[in-house]
Amino acid sequence: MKKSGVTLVDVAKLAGVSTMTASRALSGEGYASEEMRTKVHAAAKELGYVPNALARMMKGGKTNVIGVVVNDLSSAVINAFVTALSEEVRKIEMDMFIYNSLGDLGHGRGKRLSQMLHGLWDGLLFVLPRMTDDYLEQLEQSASPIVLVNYFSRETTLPVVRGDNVNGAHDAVSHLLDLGHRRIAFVRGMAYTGQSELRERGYRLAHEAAALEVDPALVVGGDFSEVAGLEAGRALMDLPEPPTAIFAGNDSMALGCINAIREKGLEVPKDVSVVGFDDIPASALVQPALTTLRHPVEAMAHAAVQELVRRIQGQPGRRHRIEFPSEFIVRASTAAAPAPAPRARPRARGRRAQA
Amino acid sequence: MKKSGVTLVDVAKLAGVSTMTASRALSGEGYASEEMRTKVHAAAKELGYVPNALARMMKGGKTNVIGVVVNDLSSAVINAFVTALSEEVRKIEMDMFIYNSLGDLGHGRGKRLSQMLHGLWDGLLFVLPRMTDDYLEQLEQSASPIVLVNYFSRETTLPVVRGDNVNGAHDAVSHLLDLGHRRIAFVRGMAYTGQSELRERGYRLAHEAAALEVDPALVVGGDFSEVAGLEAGRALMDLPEPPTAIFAGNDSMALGCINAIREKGLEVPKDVSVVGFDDIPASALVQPALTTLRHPVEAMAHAAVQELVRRIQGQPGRRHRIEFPSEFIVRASTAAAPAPAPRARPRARGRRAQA
DNA sequence: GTGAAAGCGCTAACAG
DNA sequence: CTGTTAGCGCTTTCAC
Repeated sequence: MKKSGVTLVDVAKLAGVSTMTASRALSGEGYASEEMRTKVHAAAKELGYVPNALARMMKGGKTNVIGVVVNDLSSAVINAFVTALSEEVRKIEMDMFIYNSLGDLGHGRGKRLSQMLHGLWDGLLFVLPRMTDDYLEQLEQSASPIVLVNYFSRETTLPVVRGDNVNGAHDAVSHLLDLGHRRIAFVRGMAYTGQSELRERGYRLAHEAAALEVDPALVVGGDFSEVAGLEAGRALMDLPEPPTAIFAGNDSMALGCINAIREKGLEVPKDVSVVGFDDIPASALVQPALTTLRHPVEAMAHAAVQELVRRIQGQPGRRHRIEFPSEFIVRASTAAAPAPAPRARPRARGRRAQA
Repeated sequence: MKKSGVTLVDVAKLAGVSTMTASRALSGEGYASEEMRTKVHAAAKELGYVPNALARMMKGGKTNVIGVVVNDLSSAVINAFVTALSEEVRKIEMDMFIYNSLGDLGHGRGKRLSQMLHGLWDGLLFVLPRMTDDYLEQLEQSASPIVLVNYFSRETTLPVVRGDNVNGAHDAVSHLLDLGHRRIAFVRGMAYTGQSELRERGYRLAHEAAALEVDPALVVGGDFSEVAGLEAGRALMDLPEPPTAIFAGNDSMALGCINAIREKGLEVPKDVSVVGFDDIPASALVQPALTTLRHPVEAMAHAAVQELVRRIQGQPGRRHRIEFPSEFIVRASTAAAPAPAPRARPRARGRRAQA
């Protein structure tokens, strides 16, 4: 089943010229007399000719297409990166396809991905990828240009463009410490992207720098989702000595925490300060607006595309790992720590802080 | 510049067989002795051979790929559709690429899209597309299979799978009327997708069915964004006679309205009820959870893919237009209308003050 | 079972 | 300026 039936040969035949003339007339490259050009264009139009991109690509060896692989399009963060990448790619006049692997690379269908579609694109960008070790190894041995964006799981020889999570988290927690908070909770995300771990490291380093110990009860599990944040928040606020501030592994969980805090009849930031990570769109719109950290998405997208293009063109990569500092954005969800509770009954106060 | 350098010919040479044998051994199709098979596989592995999808596709005429075109990936609705489509496509063992046109089709780069990549996919799905008339016409004349998902702007000969907006809106507004609300506002979205208009029609029809008039002051503009909802909400609540219920053109604006209502020191749903449309993920999580309408996304994705596949296979389309009723989801943002204000004597009351 | 030839639709590269 | 030839990497014939 042909794509559209009509090929360049048909056009040429109708126009009464050679295929080559037709090709030249249509592509605009090379010499072609005005007469031929109009004749060919007329024929093409009449037949409804549409060039077959596949054939053109095959001939040239280059497709002028960059592929972007994600495994969860519903994530606001991934979305932001994909959109920024689209714009970068458009700037350099290339095309971009997004491929949603629907889950970890290396399992099921994703297993074959990098191979199956090989040849369709000049280079591949992986955004916040989750993959098996096997898969990574396969990628490392792949001949086609690849750049990983925000990959943290393990060391790799592939070029990586990533945001700095440790220092960002450090900044956020230091800010809370500066505001007088001493019981600062951390809500973990899922382990496998590696981001949660790095953010937790920053959280711990900030405590160390202030010569403070982290109460293990204040570090709780989560999975980066809003519901997980809600549950983690409830658990934290139910603690005998609840935290006065929560640093959530990401914004979604931070929003969940805010809801949990409200359920207890407490106010953000008066009673409890909350900080997120990622600066998803909702964070700026919510009440109170969320203090958070954001990766310089546009700059990172730019760097990733540049690096990829460099490799596509066979030039040596600029750098193996490009790291971007995250920007700390102070909004309305953080404030000075509340006056310390009258030692005797911290719980009582927490319960009915306001009617 | 070759994609990976090593081709089937190289593999065959190393294995000491013909390219054909190599092809058969690797693809698993056709006869090939065990011996050849292992030999070829060994050679392929040694060279790191990866088949060129482009060449394979070209030969077969079919690519086994479905393309999905969107113009704004950050939209939660589009996202939901794209994800559902991914899963549908995976079920039928095809691949799917997403192309983000970054704005209306028919302007700038988008202009060339349908042509440029022609041949790369067997069929094209347009999700919530916005396009110029020219572009639509071009699409209608295109030889390749196309299905539009949630396209409402104008009549078209292309197959369309879409959610029913009019009846959904009618249901929502009827519900509010049943709850005793008599001043129900509507917040419009952007005009160009056509959805806002249909939802407004449902809103008006519900009023007509109840023999009530719509106060023109209660129908305000918006653009489907949360900020627009906030502004519209403020404007509405500042009215001399503010509404007791707001039906927003979509969920994002509904969430904005809720914030606006809160700013005035009022409560949802006690003082004002709010209904959205689309059931974006945030709607279920927000406090109070939003009453809204949702398209049966999975069913629609299924229908769209089936219809497209049918056309790819050259079978006649099942139906030209497939419409799916939206589901009305009652959550916590709607309640009975507050007792009428002592002074205000709404004129709407005259007819048949609620059964 | 395996191989040789032909060709998918297009465009570099060279002739004319 | 225009036409002819060749070939991208693979697979579908059709012989052997």
